[in-house]
Amino acid sequence: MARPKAPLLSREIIARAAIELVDEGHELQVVPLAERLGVSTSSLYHHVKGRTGIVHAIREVLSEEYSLVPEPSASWEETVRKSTRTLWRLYGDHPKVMPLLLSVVITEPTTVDFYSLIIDALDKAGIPEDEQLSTVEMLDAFAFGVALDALSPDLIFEPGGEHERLNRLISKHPSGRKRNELLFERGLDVIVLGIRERARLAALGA
Amino acid sequence: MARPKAPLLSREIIARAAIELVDEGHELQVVPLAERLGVSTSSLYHHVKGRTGIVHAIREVLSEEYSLVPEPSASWEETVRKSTRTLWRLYGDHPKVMPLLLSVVITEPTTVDFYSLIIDALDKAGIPEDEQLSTVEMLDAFAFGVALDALSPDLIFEPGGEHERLNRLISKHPSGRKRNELLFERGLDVIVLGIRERARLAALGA
DNA sequence: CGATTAACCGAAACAATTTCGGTTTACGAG
DNA sequence: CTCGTAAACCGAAATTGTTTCGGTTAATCG
Repeated sequence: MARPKAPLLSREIIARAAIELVDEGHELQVVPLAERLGVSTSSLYHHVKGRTGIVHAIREVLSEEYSLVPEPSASWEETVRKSTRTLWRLYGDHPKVMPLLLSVVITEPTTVDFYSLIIDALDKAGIPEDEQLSTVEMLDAFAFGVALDALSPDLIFEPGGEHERLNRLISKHPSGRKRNELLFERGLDVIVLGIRERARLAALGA
Repeated sequence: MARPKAPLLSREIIARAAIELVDEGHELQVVPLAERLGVSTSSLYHHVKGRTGIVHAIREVLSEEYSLVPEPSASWEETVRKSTRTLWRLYGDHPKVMPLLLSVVITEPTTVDFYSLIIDALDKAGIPEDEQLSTVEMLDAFAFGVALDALSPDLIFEPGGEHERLNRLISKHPSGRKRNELLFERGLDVIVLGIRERARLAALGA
């Protein structure tokens, strides 16, 4: 086959197919990816720099897809909630690709934008300056951790064993995507409460 | 070479060498691992089921290494802090192996013990029953996220650009292991405050 | 309209993991 | 004590996965 009328491939096309592949639970492998795209393996190498290059392309596509418009009129709490939720989505809509992303180094301008936005909100909330950055990082870590939770299988319900209370709770607990959402919302509630409380204590002069 | 007097290998020996290898920044590859152990590649296959098996062995070893003794006399806050810190250590002492662990399915009894312990503490704190499990999962997600933060490079300081306040903060912010510890401690403070506040609101009849 | 480059393919090279057959030795049953 | 069996290892070959290379055609640009 020769050069086609319209190109069959591009970084983005490759990345999207790769995300699809991984979301479906397969490994990220070059041969199956090429098959799915209906091209020969070696063709991919014209657009991305090997397997690693595919991962980079994935990151590019995902970063593009999630961005946040600052709303100056919003309360600090709204901003914190909204931006943390966006982070969680960014990480969590494709949990299976996250382990891949961990293997490439990041220099996302998006991340810096996010941080800046949240910092301003925390300042408005009354968090002392020297605690603001750590607090943002915490929100990030929380969102990331919650997203990864989606990869863990549900806890095993072991009737009659020890840990009666735990087992009872597990049996009434939702699972799957529902569990992950609940986890995020509850956690965010606690964290927002914590931030408000921290600000209150700081105002009292601690 | 024939069967040696004392075995040269075992699951644990292999796992520890693998952890060493990865901690040093190398990939987890079978040939270098065998070299480091002074055996031939194929010998590993007598003890572990391929590369994946090595990862399982790693998880076994790490799970063993971190366990928590319940102290009934401790306050709920002490228990929450201590157990979350242990989780963080479990995840974070070897951050480079975490991406590997993400690729294998987990059924850790240790995890269940942990959860049970924290659940009891949250109950003592006054957290409503139907929120306890999510709260524990949040602590877990937080610890996990913080541990993974150790893998991220430090944010880039971009002088003169936008985000003045953020840049100023970053320039005064510690980096490396110090940053990670600070992040954990600050985050834990906020979360504990949040839990206490949530309990207070619940007691008021929410 | 001719030279150059882009987009693709097939096949071969390379790299990593896994399997297999063979050798010796430890170990347990009788 | 000794014989049969299985454990622990090795080297080499097979398998699986990634990357490179040379060749073909078509689009594009001067």
